[in-house]
Amino acid sequence: MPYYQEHEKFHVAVDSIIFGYDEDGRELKVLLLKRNFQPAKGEWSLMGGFLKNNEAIDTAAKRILHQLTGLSDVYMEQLYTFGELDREPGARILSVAYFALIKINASDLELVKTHGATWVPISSMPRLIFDHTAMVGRALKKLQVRARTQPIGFELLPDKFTIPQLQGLYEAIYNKTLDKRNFRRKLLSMNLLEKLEEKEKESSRKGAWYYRFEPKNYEDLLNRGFNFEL
Amino acid sequence: MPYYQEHEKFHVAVDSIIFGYDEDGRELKVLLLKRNFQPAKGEWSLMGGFLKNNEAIDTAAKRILHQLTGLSDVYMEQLYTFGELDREPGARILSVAYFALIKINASDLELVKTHGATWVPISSMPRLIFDHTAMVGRALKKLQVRARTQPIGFELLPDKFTIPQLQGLYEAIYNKTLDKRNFRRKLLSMNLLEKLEEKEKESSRKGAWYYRFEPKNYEDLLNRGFNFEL
DNA sequence: GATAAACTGTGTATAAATAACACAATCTGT
DNA sequence: ACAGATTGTGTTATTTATACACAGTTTATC
Repeated sequence: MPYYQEHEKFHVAVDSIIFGYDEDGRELKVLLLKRNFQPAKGEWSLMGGFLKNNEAIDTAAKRILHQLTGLSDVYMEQLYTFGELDREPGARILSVAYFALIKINASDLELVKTHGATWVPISSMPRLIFDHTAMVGRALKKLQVRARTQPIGFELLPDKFTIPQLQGLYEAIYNKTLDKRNFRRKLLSMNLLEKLEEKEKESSRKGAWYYRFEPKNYEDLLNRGFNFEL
Repeated sequence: MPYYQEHEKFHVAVDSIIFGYDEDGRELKVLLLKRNFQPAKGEWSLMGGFLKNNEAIDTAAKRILHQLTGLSDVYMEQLYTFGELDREPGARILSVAYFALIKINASDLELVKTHGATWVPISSMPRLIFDHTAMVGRALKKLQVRARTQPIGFELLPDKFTIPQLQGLYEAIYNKTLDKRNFRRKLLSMNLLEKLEEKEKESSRKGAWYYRFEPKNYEDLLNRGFNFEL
């Protein structure tokens, strides 16, 4: 018998904190769903599922996200593994939490609705089951750290976006207002954005220029020792 | 049958990257052990063990650390959960990795030796089994981030230490030399240290004043919105 | 057709943090 | 007494962060 067989085995869930940004409401949102099974049926929870024997944990996280949103190729990062004895009543289940950043409009909104899922502003989250509230709190903190030091904000916006939109996103993530002159200067000084010859005219009379993030520029800069910071 | 019973279960290991600082050699070290069982018998690995049914993951990590070092009340933090399919040959085992910071001299060196464990400088690590090398790499990165923004360096030094010692530690963590005037000024400006009326005379003729970290000061400052940074 | 309203976009001055740098002080072993 | 090794101190220049006010553009409205 192999050396490890004598030890106990565990159910392993994968739960995802799925962040999206609502450009109109300028709000950071989380995708939550109402559980349609016991325990805690009818209560709000994160999207989750169980790890399978033939898949890596990352793979499981992607599978579960795809089930709910129809999306692949999404920014996802492992957050933390929750393993308290009493985290789920009446069962010993470990949960590996991931957080994901998606563009709300790119997701399959019908599919989302089918699962009974809803985009909820983080500022007005309902109570969540088990330790899911703690998971969201931890995810938000990590998102704040990541947003400051890596160009991941773009994952939450459409491919072309305006600088006021990007600033609104950062304000939502940090939950504080930023000076637009300083924000713009610092951002543009990094040479990560390409200005397009097109204006966004929905949200202002004057219109704001569209920009596009250039991953290639970012790679080049990284190789030269550049450190992103916003 | 409960809803989760239909899903597969997994062996869950807990592996720890145990950092220590060698004041004499001014080196950051990791505690490694030679496996005395299959697979990979005789090769170097991290300290690890299996999660038990009746314990939280954090508890398991502490238990395993205690087994090897005799220490409790140690700075430990969950690092990452490794769950690739092929991370361990011929077995599907998840590993929740932790990293720990300990004062080498406070540990039970006999106990460590009994387990066949050795303190190895991170600059000259041997090849480790499985994905343990990747674990150490990730732990080192996290340690560098933590050391910059939280006063955890003190976890690696005796209760009383000199400023040159502390600087040596930071130089070992960041793997670069620091300016002693700037280091000292910034450090002391935080008001986290209490100067003792005693000098360390081993490493210099002149002798260096001992200091002590004051956790209470740190708490107070935190409450006033203070941000540690070194 | 003037103007009010709402948002975009720009420049400058001040304060704070960081980085660079050189020499005197102390002690002990020879 | 002096050589050697390490601790300890101050100033200046550079960079980065913060604070702040007004003009430009368009359209709906009177």
